[in-house]
This record gives sequence, structure tokens and C-alpha cells, in this order.
Amino acid sequence: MKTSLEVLKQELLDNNIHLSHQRLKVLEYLIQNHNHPTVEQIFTDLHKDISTLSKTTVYNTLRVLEDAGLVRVITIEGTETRYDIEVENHGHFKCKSCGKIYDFEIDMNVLSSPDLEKFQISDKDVYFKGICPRCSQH
Amino acid sequence: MKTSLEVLKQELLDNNIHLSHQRLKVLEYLIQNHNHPTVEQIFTDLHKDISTLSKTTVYNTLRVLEDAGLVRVITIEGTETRYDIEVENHGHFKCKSCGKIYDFEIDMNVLSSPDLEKFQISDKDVYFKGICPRCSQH
DNA sequence: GTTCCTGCAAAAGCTTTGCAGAAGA
DNA sequence: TCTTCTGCAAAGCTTTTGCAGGAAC
Repeated sequence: MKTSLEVLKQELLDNNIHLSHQRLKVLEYLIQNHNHPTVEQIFTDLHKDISTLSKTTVYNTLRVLEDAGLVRVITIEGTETRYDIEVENHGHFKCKSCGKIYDFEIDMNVLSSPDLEKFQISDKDVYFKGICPRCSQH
Repeated sequence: MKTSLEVLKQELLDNNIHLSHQRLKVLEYLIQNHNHPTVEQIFTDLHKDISTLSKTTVYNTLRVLEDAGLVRVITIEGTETRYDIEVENHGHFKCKSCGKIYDFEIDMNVLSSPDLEKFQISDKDVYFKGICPRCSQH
């Protein structure tokens, strides 16, 4: 999936979603920040530019983008929901020490199970936890 | 990993964890109910037997068991945290229609990525979402 | 003009924390 | 006895909801 702003804008229009200023800013933010931001991070950063922005709008927008299949929700830890522009074939690694989340490439197609023969699978998520190289040096 | 109560009790002792009545009940419950219960479900069901049980104790106990590596935390959806006795080599499928979570067998060993060469991996979780057979019939 | 979107305030969950009394070793 | 555990109440967070005003088409 392409992640350029133009392509995503077209996808929003295809889904009958208005291209409001706030929504475009959130989308732009996610394209430029592939660090799996929380709602808090998105809100705080965008609030610097758009002083009237409310957190509710960030929540609303993220849900709209999620429903349209443009962003992926990452709930690797229960307390914090994180968001990511949809990219195929990658998993998430969370460092238990520093808390940072890393992407890694992985072939989701090898993931199958005879148990799921009759299931319609629409999303595949792979989450690893452990210690990242930077933390294991210390 | 064996999931018999005796084996798990020994593991608790090995971890210097007191075998209180409440803790044993929670553990027993998880062994008998492999349906990924939420805190609410565990509390409600156990409350019938132990009328003095508090939700705080359920939270405390689950954290203790989690730290000891006896239970796995499932955060397939942000709003609800679910718990499971630790069993190797299985993933979780959540039905988007009925919300039920299914286990499925999967070989975690095929899951690797050159990106993670220098990472210490301690947990591997695989979450699928989609529609289960029962819901796709309707 | 109608529909959809924004953002404030309030509410609703879920989870954690502080602490006094109880239980266990 | 001394440490650990329990459970009540309160607080803390994140997320959702209701609604009035505003923007988009």
C-alpha cells in the first residue's frame, strides 16, 4: 500500500470522508511519524500548529481512518493504544526495557493454521516483546 | 508447559509467592476456563464462591501471575485486557462480529526476521481478526 | 439548506494506589 | 513476630458520548 498523502486523500474521498483540515493534519502526521504515536503524542504535537484542536477530534479522526482501513491500531500493551499508517507485512517489537516499538519485516503468508480453515481472516498482527539491542548493551 | 494445578503451585513457590486462597482460586479458574476471561469475568464468577473477594485482589493476583510468567496477557483490543494460562505455540483469533476469541495452533518458530538479529525475543504473540465460521453462516 | 464535522464538558470504563486490618510463615 | 496479602475507597487514565455551534458541499 502506498503511503503518499495524495493516494490516501483519494482513499478518503472514495470512502465518502470529508477532507477536513484536522483530518488531513492527522493523516500527514502519521505519514511523517512512523513511530507508532499515542493519541496523546499526536494531539500534543498537532496542537502546536492548530491551537483549537481538541483531543476528541483526534479520537474521532483516528476511528474514521481506522474504519477506512488506512491506519492500523496497535494494542501491544493494554494501557496505551498506538496508531500506525497501514503497511503490509510487518510486525511490531516492543522493548520491555525502554518501551520503544520497532517495526520488522515479516512474511505474513507463512502464518497459517489448519485450525482456521473455515475462518475469514482480515487482519494479521504479530507482536514480539523482549530487549532491544540498545538496551541489552547497558 | 504443563498446566496442572500442582505444577503451577510449585512454580509459585519457586517464585516466592504465597499460596493464598484467593490466588489459588484465580489460578484454578484460569486452568478450568480457557476462554480468555477479562478481569470482570474472573471477578464475577469467583465472587459467587468467595463473597469477600475484591476486584483489587484479582488485579493484584493477575499481575503476580503475569510477572511469574504463568499467565499471558492478551490485548487484542485496547479496551479489554484478557488473561490466559501460558501455553506455547498458539495464536489468538478474534471474531469481529461476535467478539469471541479462538485459540489456534501455530508454529512460532517459523516466525523470524533478519531485522531482529540483535534483539532478545522473550514473547511472541500472533493475533488474527476476521469472521468466525459460526458468524459467517448468518 | 442540509449534512457532516469540531470541540467543549461531562460521563464512563478500566486500572492503579494508599492504607488499615487480616492472614500466612 | 514480621512480612506479605486483602479489600475498601479514592484517584488516575484513557476513551466515549451528548450536544451546540461551525464548516463543507
